[in-house]
Amino acid sequence: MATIGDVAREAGVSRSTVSSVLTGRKYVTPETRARIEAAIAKLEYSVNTGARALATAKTMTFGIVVRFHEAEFSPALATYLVALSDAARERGYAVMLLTEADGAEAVRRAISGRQVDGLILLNVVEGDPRLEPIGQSGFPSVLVGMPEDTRGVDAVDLDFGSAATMLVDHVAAAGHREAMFVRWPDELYKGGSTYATRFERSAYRRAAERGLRLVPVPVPVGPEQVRATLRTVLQDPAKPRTLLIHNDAAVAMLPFVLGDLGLEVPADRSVVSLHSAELARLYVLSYTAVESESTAVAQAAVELLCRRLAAPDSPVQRQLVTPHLEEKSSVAPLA
Amino acid sequence: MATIGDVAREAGVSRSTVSSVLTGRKYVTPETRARIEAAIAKLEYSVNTGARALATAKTMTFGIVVRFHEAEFSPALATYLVALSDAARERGYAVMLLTEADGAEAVRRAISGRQVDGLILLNVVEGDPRLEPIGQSGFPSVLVGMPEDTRGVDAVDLDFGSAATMLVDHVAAAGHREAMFVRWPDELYKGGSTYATRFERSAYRRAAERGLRLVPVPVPVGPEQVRATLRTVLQDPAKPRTLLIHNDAAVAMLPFVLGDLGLEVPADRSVVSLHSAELARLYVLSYTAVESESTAVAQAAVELLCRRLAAPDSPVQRQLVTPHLEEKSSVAPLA
DNA sequence: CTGAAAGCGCTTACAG
DNA sequence: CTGAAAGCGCTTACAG
Repeated sequence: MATIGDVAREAGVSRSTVSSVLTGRKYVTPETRARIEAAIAKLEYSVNTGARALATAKTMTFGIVVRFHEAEFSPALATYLVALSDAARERGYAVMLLTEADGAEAVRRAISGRQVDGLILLNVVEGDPRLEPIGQSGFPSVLVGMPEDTRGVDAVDLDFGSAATMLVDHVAAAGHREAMFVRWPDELYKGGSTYATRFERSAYRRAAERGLRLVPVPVPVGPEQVRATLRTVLQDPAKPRTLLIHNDAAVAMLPFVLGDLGLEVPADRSVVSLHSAELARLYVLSYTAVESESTAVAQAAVELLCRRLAAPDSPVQRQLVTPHLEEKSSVAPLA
Repeated sequence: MATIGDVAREAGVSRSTVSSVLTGRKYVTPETRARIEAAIAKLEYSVNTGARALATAKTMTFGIVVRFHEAEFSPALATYLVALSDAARERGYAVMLLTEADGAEAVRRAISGRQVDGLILLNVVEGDPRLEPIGQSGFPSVLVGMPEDTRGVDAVDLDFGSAATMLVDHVAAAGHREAMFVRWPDELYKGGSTYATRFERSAYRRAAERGLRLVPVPVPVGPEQVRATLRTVLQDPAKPRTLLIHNDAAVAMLPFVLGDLGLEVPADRSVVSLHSAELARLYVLSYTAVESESTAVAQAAVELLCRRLAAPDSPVQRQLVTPHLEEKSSVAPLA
């Protein structure tokens, strides 16, 4: 492979001059620039990224820290990764995948190995152990997910609060006065302010404002449990016939259970939900839903990280991406 | 951050000696080694990966080339990525994500930028444009997916042939004499020998051997089309009541259509399928199936690539990972 | 067994 | 506007 020296020789200039046209940080006369560019083309030269990184102390690489095998139930993960990589490349950054089971360790190694200029932590939860080494080191990072205390690190997430508001509004506007709130298992709400809590709080607040009665239905983990729970509540005549769902597993299972029971949407039951676009595509779901905007979130994350790199001392950002409602007429108009 | 020079000074030795203990390629007396290790611990020194890469001309990084936004219907992609990253790390390699829309361009840039020692191409199909720049350069690579002509590049894939055989055997052993072969759209079989063709060929061959009549049902692309096609064939009394499925979209949709028609498995219809474990988990599918073994495939890919790096001139490998059948009693015994 | 020196391929002040 | 020199943090023959 040709080096900058080969190009310099070929063009009859010094290596510094070649470097000047490579980086574009210095004026070079059009003639010598042309000669250099011809040499580059002729030799098929391409800069050695590693050498440049060593000289500039910038790797132009971001690390994406994936949580311990979360792929288990996360059809959106691949979308996030691709979206992050695309957004990074657009800004001149490559992307490294860090999947170590011990997330905190992955972060520490990434920082000390100096392989990346910044870190993107995916799916951050309250009390996430990966925050520890980042907070300590002050390493440029961005969180995808919004814990109460971001430890002085920029963070971006879907605005779960307004997602809840939108769904409640949609149901209320159709004239419904009560709905089941099909939600995550109780444990998820214990760990402080997670996205689940934010969704829940807004849902109840808005429901109160709109005169909608919310009947909570916590759904346990596991396919059979999900199925059984849904079966039970859907057959209970005392339960509302409208479902407001914030639980991917429940949404995915719902069509099966409805099928089992011979129930139709929206004739027999009305359904609105918050779930990822990937889930909808995979399951061919046709419920009115708030999409989780993974691409927008990914782009915002990269943007925040670039901004942080450019201005290390700028104030910490907490950015919420506003979702939008996708209508699928799964709510019967009652008004 | 401490450098090797700091460590050397702290330990009272030369940088070469520190390097010797770092690389482990030279004997160092236990005493000086201990001193050096103490210095490393004290200074929290960690080798600068980039500098080492420049000196050794080895980046210890693999690039994973993802095809143009295949995430669209690929719940398995994330699993592959995580499995590849894990397998690579186990062997001392980091992993870079290359998602450029133009796959061939991504390959070219990765090679010329010297950011990676080897490339892993995901989801390779017949006539894949990414093969071109690899074949030309002879850059160490491995394909996940098995085109007829791998252009002299190592490749690994699920053994679709034996997958088909296993499914046919399973159905035939239960006494079935005919089955619908629910497959991909015809176009997919045109492009030469893809995984679909390999599956198909083996299915027919084995079916002939076992006296099973196979009725092909090509399923067009798109949720509505899939649904309509399944509806039609499931209602056609002339069609076999046994389904051998090799089409993720059809498998995913099947429970819905069966529900619509009030059909039960295995009472009314028998079903076997080839689909990814992720799909099964997402959809809570309960059909006897051959799993796509993404983790085993990922591990084999990394292994092949490492072997290639170690022995550049070793013979080209084509490795097929044998799948295994997961029983879910979705086939009614007729014998 | 340890160290001085050269080199990996770049960039960046600093002269001219 | 261009070039010579030093330096980024490592490793690796080569002496001793």
